[in-house]
Amino acid sequence: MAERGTATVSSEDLAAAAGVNSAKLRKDLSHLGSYGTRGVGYEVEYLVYQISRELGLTQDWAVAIVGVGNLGRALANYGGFVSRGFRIAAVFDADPEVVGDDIAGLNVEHIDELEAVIKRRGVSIVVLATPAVAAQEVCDRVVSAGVTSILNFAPVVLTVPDSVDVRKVDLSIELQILAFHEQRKAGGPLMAVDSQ
Amino acid sequence: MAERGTATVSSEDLAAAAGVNSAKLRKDLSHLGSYGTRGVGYEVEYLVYQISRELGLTQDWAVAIVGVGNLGRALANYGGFVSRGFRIAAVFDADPEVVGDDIAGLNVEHIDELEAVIKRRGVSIVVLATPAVAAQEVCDRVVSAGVTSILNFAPVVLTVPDSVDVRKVDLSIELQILAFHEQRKAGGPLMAVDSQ
DNA sequence: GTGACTTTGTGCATCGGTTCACAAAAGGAT
DNA sequence: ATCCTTTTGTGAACCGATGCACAAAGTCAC
Repeated sequence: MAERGTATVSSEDLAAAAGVNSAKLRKDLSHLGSYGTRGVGYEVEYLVYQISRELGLTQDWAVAIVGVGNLGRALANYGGFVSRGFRIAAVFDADPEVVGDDIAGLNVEHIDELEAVIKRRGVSIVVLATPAVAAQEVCDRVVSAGVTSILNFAPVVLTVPDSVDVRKVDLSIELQILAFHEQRKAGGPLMAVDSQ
Repeated sequence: MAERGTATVSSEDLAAAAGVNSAKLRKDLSHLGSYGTRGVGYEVEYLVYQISRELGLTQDWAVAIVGVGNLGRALANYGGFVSRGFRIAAVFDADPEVVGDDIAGLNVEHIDELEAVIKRRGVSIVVLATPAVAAQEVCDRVVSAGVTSILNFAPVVLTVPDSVDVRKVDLSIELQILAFHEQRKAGGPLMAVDSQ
């Protein structure tokens, strides 16, 4: 709506667009403060700013990517990060063959530099796109370098101290969810949850 | 646990491992049937099979990937799909430069073949890894070819008939969630939700 | 300025999911 | 065979989130 230049929007319209109840939407927004005008609605620009601020998107975050396989390259080139305040500050790999390569305008650095570069550039979030076997070791190292937020694409469950946040992205889970619904469609209503 | 050869497990242990309440875990499992033995617990192998079956993971799903950029390549090479019963049946791209290339043992086919190949190979799930501008058009075409489950990695909201399931994966959302918590950590307890 | 209209913000009822707590069931010991 | 221990499966209480409904607050037309 902001892109289309809409000036104001009612909770009713916003809720319809989001597929939720308008009362819930108003109550949720009210937690951020009273940014609406009765009789008018919410000013789109202002609301976008307030939500962005609350979500921490107005800050600039230095992110490092470890692992320059296809996924690492895809992430480094993904425009969505930059537009949301994430700055790729470093890219690492263990393979001497790719160290020194240029990925999305960044020089791939050797994993040996991990701790030093993280500290020097103030990296606060690390994205793990390494093979599964390397993930835990890299994880331990970034944690000891002081990083407390990790986004893990490797198919392993990482062990970290309680103070560290790990989010695991499993690309196959979404497929599994689709397959589950697909199975239901095909099976029809007889294939119920409690069927044997 | 199955990999470690554990024979049986109690709801208490499973719940602890999953980080949920044991009563909830038992109630959830009870929806699948009564697969536990009182005084003993659940047989790990059998439980894994029953859950897999219920989730549709025992079936073989033919998946097509459209868009052979870095992300498409990463997905095509991702081992997690195959191990969960997903078979990459086709890979498409619009660029004549990459058509004919070999990706994960598959020949990249031209997008013109989309409908024919989908029907011929019984593809039931399509993964969109195209640029944003191409996504809706490709989406329309796979829908008209009869596909009703789409996994969308392109940063656009797709418009589809109600009968079609679309799941959108936004790689930056997970980063945003981490950044949100990171912001909270840094700000300390004074930076509460209702602060100005 | 007044009145009609629109839309927010929120008290209150409702509802669904979570947890407690315990009877029922299974296994092992004597 | 009986008792004791363990653990499931589930009725019932509980609790937080959702939705309803309306007073309060603002806009707009005249």
